[in-house]
Amino acid sequence: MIRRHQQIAEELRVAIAEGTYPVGSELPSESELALAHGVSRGTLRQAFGTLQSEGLIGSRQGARRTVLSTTPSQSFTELRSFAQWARAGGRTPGGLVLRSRRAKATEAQAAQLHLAPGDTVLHVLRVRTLDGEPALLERTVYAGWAAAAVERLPDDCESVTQSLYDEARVLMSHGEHHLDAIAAGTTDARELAVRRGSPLLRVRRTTTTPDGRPVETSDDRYKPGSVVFTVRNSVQANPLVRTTPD
Amino acid sequence: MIRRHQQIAEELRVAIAEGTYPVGSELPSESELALAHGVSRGTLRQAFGTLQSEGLIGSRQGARRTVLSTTPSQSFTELRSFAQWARAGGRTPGGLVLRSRRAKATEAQAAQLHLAPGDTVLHVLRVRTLDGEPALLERTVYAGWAAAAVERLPDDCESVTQSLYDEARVLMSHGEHHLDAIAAGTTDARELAVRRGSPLLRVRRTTTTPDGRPVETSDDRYKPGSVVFTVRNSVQANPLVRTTPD
DNA sequence: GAGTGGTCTAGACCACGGC
DNA sequence: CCGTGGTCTAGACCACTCT
Repeated sequence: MIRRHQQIAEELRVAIAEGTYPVGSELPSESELALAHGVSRGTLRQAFGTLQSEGLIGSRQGARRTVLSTTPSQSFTELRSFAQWARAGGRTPGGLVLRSRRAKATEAQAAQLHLAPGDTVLHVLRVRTLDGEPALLERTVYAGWAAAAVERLPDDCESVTQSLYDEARVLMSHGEHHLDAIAAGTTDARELAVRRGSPLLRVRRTTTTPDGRPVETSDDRYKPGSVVFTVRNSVQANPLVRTTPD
Repeated sequence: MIRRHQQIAEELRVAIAEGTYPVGSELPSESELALAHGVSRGTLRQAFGTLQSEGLIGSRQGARRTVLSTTPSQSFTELRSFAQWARAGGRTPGGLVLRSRRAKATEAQAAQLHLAPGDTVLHVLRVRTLDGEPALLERTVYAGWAAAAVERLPDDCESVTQSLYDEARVLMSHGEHHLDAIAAGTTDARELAVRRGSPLLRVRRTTTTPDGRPVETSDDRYKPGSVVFTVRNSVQANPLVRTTPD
């Protein structure tokens, strides 16, 4: 199905990227563009809303919208899995499971995954690579109901998110991420080829299905220089993307 | 002016926080709520859109919306300054300028701030505190046109963002943040009271006015344990908030 | 098949910016 | 003051979920 507002958003995205509307310049008014595209003002506002949430444009009541950034953007609003994100940036994602075992959920884990204490969970230690270089180490805990599907995946599975959807129709659509810095432990140092005690970016995240059921909770440690997290925010909206360093 | 959709969003936020709609439960349909609040479906969808961008609820075509989180949320979509954010969390923000000097912009700085190479910029080294404890060290470069206003601020100015607006009508409304981890240097270690080489969360950011003019670019280094960055994201939208550690 | 959210229309009025 | 974006309405059709 054709979504007019997505189509228009993409056209504007391209125009901004190509320099038709440079940073700081004003965009045509809603009415002008609505007329030009043969749609109602509502549909056009939907397209503008997308670009706004992507941080490409800003708006103030009474004045025309202005261009804030021309970054090519790809698919901003998407929650990208590591593999999807890597490929979008032209890099080759890889992964390898180092350890995988079932255990009983601790009280904290049960609370985070909405399980009963003592329920089964699956611990997975996985290293992720970019173009063959180790980039991050994941310590993931999957809820028991998803464990079987995860265990069926090959050890070098490239995209867990994708595979879990393809194989078991488990869609991970929402996430909460906590970012801070931490010193590399012994395991971190060995698997990421850094010195013990060197700085790592830690992301603790919980991912849920569209109806809010937690699938996994994870402690991911990123090697500096391999990945940079980028956040664009404004008074109106705040998307997050992962990027490679400049 | 009364914004119906904001009012309704707030009512729903409260209902979710109070447990009327627990995590994982379904919300009433758009038509039901529109009727109940005496508004059109469009207005109601606007309210739902706000909650969605706050990560509180999720939606799938064909099924009712579900509650993803009950976190009280405060003002998610706002881009909060350090001081505003700290106060919202019930903590006392502080700040102290350690060094301030004018210089000529390097080529990189000129590009980032949209200045001509050789234009004047203002370098400021500032330590920020939470409840009196050093939490981060800021190395900020202000564009020349904003320098005079910044220099007029007291050394212990609590909120630079607020003061710049009050004093010079400079509104910092958009920002781009790059997050990674870095080892503490000599200055970092001294001012943040950590060991040299210990991990810090680095945020490199550029802030602009609503029309896209860059005001400042900064290298901020956060002491671990003082601040955690939290990102909620979904297929639909991605807000960012800073939080204190759990 | 009934109900739901996603899209779209063609109007209207208001608050704000800038001339 | 006019043009702009922000809000709101009352309809309509479609894609999808669930039973």
